[in-house]
Amino acid sequence: MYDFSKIEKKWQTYWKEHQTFKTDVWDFSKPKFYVLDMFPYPSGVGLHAGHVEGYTATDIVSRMKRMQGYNVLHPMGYDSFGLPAEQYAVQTGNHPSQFTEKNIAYFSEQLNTLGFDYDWSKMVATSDPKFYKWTQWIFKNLYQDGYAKYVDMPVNWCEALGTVLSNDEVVDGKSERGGYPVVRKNMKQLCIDQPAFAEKLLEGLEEIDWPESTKEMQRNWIGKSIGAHVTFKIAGHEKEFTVFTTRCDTLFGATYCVLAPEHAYVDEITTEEHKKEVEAYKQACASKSDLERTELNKDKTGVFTGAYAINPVNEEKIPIYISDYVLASYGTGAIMAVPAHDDRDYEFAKKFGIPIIQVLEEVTGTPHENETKKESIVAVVYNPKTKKYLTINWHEKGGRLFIGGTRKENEDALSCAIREIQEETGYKNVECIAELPKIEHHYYAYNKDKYFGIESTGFFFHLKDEEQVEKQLDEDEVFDVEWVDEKKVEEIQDELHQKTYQYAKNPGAMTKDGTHIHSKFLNGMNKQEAIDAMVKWLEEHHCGSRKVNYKFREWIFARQRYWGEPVPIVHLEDGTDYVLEDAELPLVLPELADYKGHHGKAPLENATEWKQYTTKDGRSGTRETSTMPGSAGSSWYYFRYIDPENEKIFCDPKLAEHWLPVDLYMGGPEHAVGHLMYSRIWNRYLYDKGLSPVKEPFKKLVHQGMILGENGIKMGKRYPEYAIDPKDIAKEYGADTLRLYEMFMGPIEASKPWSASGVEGAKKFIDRVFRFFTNLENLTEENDGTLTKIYHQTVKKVTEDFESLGFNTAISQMMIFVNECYKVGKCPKEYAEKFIQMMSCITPHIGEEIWELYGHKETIAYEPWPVYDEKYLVEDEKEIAVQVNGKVRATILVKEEDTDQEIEAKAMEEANVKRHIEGKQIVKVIVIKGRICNIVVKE
RNA sequence: GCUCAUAUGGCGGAAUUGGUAGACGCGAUUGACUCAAAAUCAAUUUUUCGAAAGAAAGUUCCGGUUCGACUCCGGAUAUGAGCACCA
Repeated sequence: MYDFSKIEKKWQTYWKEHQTFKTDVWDFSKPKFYVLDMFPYPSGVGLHAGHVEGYTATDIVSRMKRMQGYNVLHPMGYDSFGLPAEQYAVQTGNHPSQFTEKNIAYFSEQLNTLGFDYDWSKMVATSDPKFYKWTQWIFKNLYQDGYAKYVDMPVNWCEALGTVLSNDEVVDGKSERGGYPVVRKNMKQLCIDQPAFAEKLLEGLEEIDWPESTKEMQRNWIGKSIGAHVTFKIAGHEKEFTVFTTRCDTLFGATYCVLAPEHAYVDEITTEEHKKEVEAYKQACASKSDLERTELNKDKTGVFTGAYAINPVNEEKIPIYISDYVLASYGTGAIMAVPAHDDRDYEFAKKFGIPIIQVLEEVTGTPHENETKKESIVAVVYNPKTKKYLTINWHEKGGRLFIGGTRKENEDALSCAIREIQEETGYKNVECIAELPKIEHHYYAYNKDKYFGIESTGFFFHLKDEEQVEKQLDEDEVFDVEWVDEKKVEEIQDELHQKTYQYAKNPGAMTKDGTHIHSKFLNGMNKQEAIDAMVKWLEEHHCGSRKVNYKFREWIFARQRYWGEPVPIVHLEDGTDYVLEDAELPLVLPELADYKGHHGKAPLENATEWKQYTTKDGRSGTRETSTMPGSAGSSWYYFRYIDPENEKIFCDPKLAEHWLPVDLYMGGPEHAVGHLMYSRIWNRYLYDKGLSPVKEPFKKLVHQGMILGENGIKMGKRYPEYAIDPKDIAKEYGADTLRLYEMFMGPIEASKPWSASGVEGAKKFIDRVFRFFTNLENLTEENDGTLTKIYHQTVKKVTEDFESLGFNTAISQMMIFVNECYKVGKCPKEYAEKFIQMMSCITPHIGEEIWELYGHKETIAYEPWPVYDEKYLVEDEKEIAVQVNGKVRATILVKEEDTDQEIEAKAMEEANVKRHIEGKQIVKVIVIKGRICNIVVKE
């Protein structure tokens, strides 16, 4: 046992007094390494177990890199704007900075008790005017370059509160607080133009070492889709409207159009007799929250406007509806609907009785050049009473099939199907439930020795009654009529019949690829050919073009809050906007008597004097009273750590050039699209402007997983009784134990449950290390070589695992080394010192303590990192497995220089191997050098 | 619904390019030390059969590729995360 509280305090004081971890950013003589943690919001609760995990991981890497001779920058700071401080201010009337400063001090104190190697001289806090001056400065540039602007956007507007609400502040179309009605309304919002960066952000993802899942999430969020714009004329109107579609190839199947209820043309095109209905529907939609509009999407709603659009490819008049399944905010807020090939349109068309025209049919079988064309049917007949399907069994002559047949001249498909059912099975009373999508089918008929290419129409029938008439069969039609259950139906081999059955079971749109039909110049083409051909046609006829669309929308960049960066914009009386000059920054938050925003208005509206502004040339106006969102400061803070005191620029370009990008960025996966997207946008903007040296700010990103309660349940507000407070653990077991335990729990990215006995185990290991390595009698001056191999293995494994953040396996290797030391009973001092050095990355306090005990006067933090020598790792004799038919039967020792034949011979010697090959024929023997010997035998 | 990730002993988790599944830790069992307990040290610990040698099964389930599959391929199930009428 050792007195961790004394030791830990001692070394924390030492590091502070000696400024051990202060980084000279201007020292370019060594290679740089920039390790960054996502900075925390300084909450009054302090650190949680998840913080400790991420921070320890980066701490270990930064310590190793420092020992490897890098100039390491490992800073820490605070994302200190936020709601708790504001609430405190509202309640107490005190300025939120008091509260914030107190929490920062508390948080920093906690971080220090865990022994992290932060360079506190680089600390930043986003709520510090010295910092937010530059947040405002970058924003100002975004604004002047047109990337930040006021945009008309639909928002949740609450008249009673006089404010805009976010989606989660709206419940059932009413405001969460007060229950006042909320409507969707277009309003001017301060936004950052994210879509302008979409393409660059997508490209940037290719070059960075991030978790694939996070990149994928960002791609989905950006939501690029390649399609086309198609312009429709409106019958009897001058106006045209444009739709966005990814499937312009299906234009011949467009049987109606839909505008979003908020679409600008709705009022204009609605005919007199539909006005009332349309107005009512618009009202209903406006009062629905986004959530309701999407969550209740099972049932499509909408109303007809009375107007018709003209399909440009065939001049057909098709009705224009409005429906909330079309979003005003995506594409053009209008669509062409192709019910045959889109699930949503299909649903809508079914409900409103709109025609469904199939223009693409699935292809089965392989086409042949000399095939005979014909039209045919497949009828799936189901008896709801017995739950069985009607099939005919040709036995060995063709297996089981549904009813099929060829259409006669001038016979429509449905009549043909009914006739065939009667002729082949005798059943005469069937009810057609659905006509199924047509299928193009190619096959070879043995009995006729001919290739056929058919267009088959499927039908789904219910049997009404059992009444039968006499069958009318040709001579060669020899089969049994059988009613079978679902299981037997799935045994049907024929592709056409099986496909038809699938359509019958899952009615809906055909969204797969296929061959175009009923589409004039597209007929016979597949999906991609047809899209290309259609775009060409649209462009030639000036009614459409290729177009890329993004889900990515404007980033609303204003909040009705006090505790955020003031926006450096003034709204002048003449209606124009004025941006503050650089010299006027920072625009500091005024002290207020009352920090509450009344009637939902921004709290800064209370600053009557501060609000007033007069330009040098005497124009007066009022300041923007919204503040920036929380993610503003965090979008660029990693620049400021490099050069935190600079008063001329946000970061000296020479320093940025040297230190960026961040080499390792660690933080929770919850920021996968928020913060990590915003930071990339701001950096990309700065890069394009020549103010950032890199296209992407974070070269390598790792997410630490969540630490769950002992029962595997998420810690937090819902189950506070399971929460683990790192403070308590550090107090009871010491910071070194806490750090070691969290690193040993499992892979850093995985979510893993806390285990109290696991902490005990970590403590036990530290005690074991301490006991052995502080007993100087265990250390020998000379090295007899017993531990040489295991030592070099350990150095290799630990170095590689630290590099790849595999801390659990690195620790496991260190445990193996210590176990070995105990077994041997002594350890050469040179190995002991290097081992302690590796340990010191994880457990820095006992690392320094033992280092000092060994007679060193300086910190261990800058000692050169141990190196391993491959020559001690190669084994002259190695145990490999001998398998017989893939099952291990023995192990043998082989030498490096043994030939395959020698190994094989040695393997055959083994008694257990002999037993298993006895009396059997050896087919072959596989020898893989240094790995395995497999003998394949057969009876 | 869509996208992504994950699935290995009683538990947390190991396992290069496919090559002895279960490293390391926890827990459990046994032994040593002790008057005793704790701590410590040593040993055993995937399951089943067996005194042992050994055998059989085994990485969520089903199927495939291979001399050989936790690893690769196809399909299913479960859990977690994100998105959610994106035309």
